[in-house]
Amino acid sequence: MSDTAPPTAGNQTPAGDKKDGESRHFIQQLIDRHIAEGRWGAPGDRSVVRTRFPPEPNGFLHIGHAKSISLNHGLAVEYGGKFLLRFDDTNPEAEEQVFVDSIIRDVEWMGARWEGDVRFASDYFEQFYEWARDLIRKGLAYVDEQTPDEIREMRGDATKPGTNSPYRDRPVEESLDLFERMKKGEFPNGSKVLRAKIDMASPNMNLRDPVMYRIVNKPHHRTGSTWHIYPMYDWAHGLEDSIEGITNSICTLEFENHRPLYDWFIDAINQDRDPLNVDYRPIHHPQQTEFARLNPTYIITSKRKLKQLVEEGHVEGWDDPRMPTIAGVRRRGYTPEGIRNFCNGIGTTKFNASHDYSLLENAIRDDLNKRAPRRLCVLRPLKVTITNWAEHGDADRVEWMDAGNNPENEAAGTRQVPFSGTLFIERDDFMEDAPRKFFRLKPGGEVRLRYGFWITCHEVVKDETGEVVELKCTYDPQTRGGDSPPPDADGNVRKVKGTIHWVSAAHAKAVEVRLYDRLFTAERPGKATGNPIDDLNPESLEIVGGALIEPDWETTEGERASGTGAFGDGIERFQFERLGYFCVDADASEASGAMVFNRAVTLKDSWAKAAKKD
RNA sequence: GGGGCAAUGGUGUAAUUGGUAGCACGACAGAUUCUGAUUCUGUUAGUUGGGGUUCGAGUCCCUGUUGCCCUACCA
Repeated sequence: MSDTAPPTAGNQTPAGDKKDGESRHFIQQLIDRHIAEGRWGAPGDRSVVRTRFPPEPNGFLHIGHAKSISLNHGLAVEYGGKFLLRFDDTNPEAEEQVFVDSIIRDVEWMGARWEGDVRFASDYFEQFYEWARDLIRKGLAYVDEQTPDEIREMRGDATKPGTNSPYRDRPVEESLDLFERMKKGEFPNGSKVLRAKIDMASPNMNLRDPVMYRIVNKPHHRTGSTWHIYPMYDWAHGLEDSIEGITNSICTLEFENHRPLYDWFIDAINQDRDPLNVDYRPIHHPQQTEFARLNPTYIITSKRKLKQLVEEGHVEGWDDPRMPTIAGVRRRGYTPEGIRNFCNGIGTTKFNASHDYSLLENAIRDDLNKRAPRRLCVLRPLKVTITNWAEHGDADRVEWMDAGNNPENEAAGTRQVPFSGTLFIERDDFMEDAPRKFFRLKPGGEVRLRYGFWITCHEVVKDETGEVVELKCTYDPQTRGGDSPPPDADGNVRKVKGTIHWVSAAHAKAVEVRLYDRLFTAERPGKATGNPIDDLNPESLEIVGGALIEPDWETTEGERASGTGAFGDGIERFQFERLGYFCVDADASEASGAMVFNRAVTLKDSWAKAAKKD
């Protein structure tokens, strides 16, 4: 199985919060019980556990699917069982090969490794068909010739029981014949269906003679035009699970009402079957269990609405870094490990919870803090001239400063960044009329340049519009590397409150930085007006064209060897110090051809928070 | 109106199955810090209402309340 997943998946919580080790969520407890009872094999054999991720290839995977993948895959890993990837491709009207490809890529990226080949429900169509005929012969299914409207009408509603179809008790031979001709394509779409004969008065609407097959005269992306009938979800899903030997068929809460049907179909197939009869043995009966889907704030996961975002141009595509799709968060710079930690952290329950988006951001920060190499990058450059640079050596000299690659990982070592007489600092790090608690650069003030020298601002140069265009500063050669200068004659050590980032003007490279923020400003996009578009964040993307990064920013082999910057998906991610976490985007800047970096998430900023309060 | 499911600090989640309601995130306060980051310490705040059983109830019983799901030839 996977070598990227944690050894024990599931509801991992940081150590120390449990009385006796790890607590187990309700699905783990259920599986534990079944294993003890020997429901799936020899009592105590944990390796019998088999789970699956069963996407329909009709769209892109989103962050909600990550929860399902991580649950199913995690369970298989934990028990030493198997995890399968299977496409539930039973509807040729919605499904396409491109989605198959993108989903495979996304599941792989999430770190889930499946057993054997990718499976397809469509590979089992022949078997489904045989079992359907079996049900007809047992008098448990029939071909109905009512129109869709009539069927709906006859189904009744929650208060009124339905009424039986006039075709319900037609002879078995007649249904068998019609069913075969439906399969061959003799009838138009919608003219006939195969229905299970259950109970038109059931309080559970799913049991009111559910449709098993409908006629769809349309080629399927994998089976071509072999079939003119296609199985419905309820009929197909349990059979897919059964064929694959799935023990735990895990799905979301809205399928709770479908479980009786899931069980009914398998029981119906098994009716009259005998374990001793090699030609007519009962089929495997998996356990369906429902859990609450992931439900983060500030995002939407409705396929229809995501599609609308793309088609109306509110984002640039399915992999726009603001999209909650797996492709989107990948491009945003999120890590599969961070996403997995988030999924495990929120637990597995049947409670319809709401998950703070900031929890996901924290999980990403947490992962990236440990693993991302540090770099210096100035988003909005403000020129700083060191006026006394020539007084302490050659005016054109460059001093190479040691900079730490990752304070969280000593082994990541240091790199050298060039320091010279002309620098750029962040415009936001200078204020002419600074509030008292502003620790950065101000007129007459002194500040530390990270890994560099301490500088003091003596003069503010403005252009004709009054905008600050340059700062004239002096540096203290005794603060090389950022260290405090030696004590003065009275033994007092000079201190500086702030440390800011910078680049050397002659060395820095121009890059484009895309600052992404949440796509929506509302916790529940569309809640107020019904339309999420109304809650779009107008500032979800800010493109910074003239950013400057230190010259040798690429991740080095040395760093990778230490574990810092070693990302399994090959995406280069960094912490731009004091700014946030960024990743390299495949795009190059349209304007300049420069490298593009995407901001995954900012650093926590207690200064911004305090400033907002005032 | 019928059926199914659920409910523990602001949020999410535990509680050895009847025995001290704990953890994480957040918020707040402080310490450390060459990133206003990280790290560390402390504070904060909870069993959906009402009855009952019990020496003892988040847990069992009764009864309300609230939320989600269900009337596609989608999944």
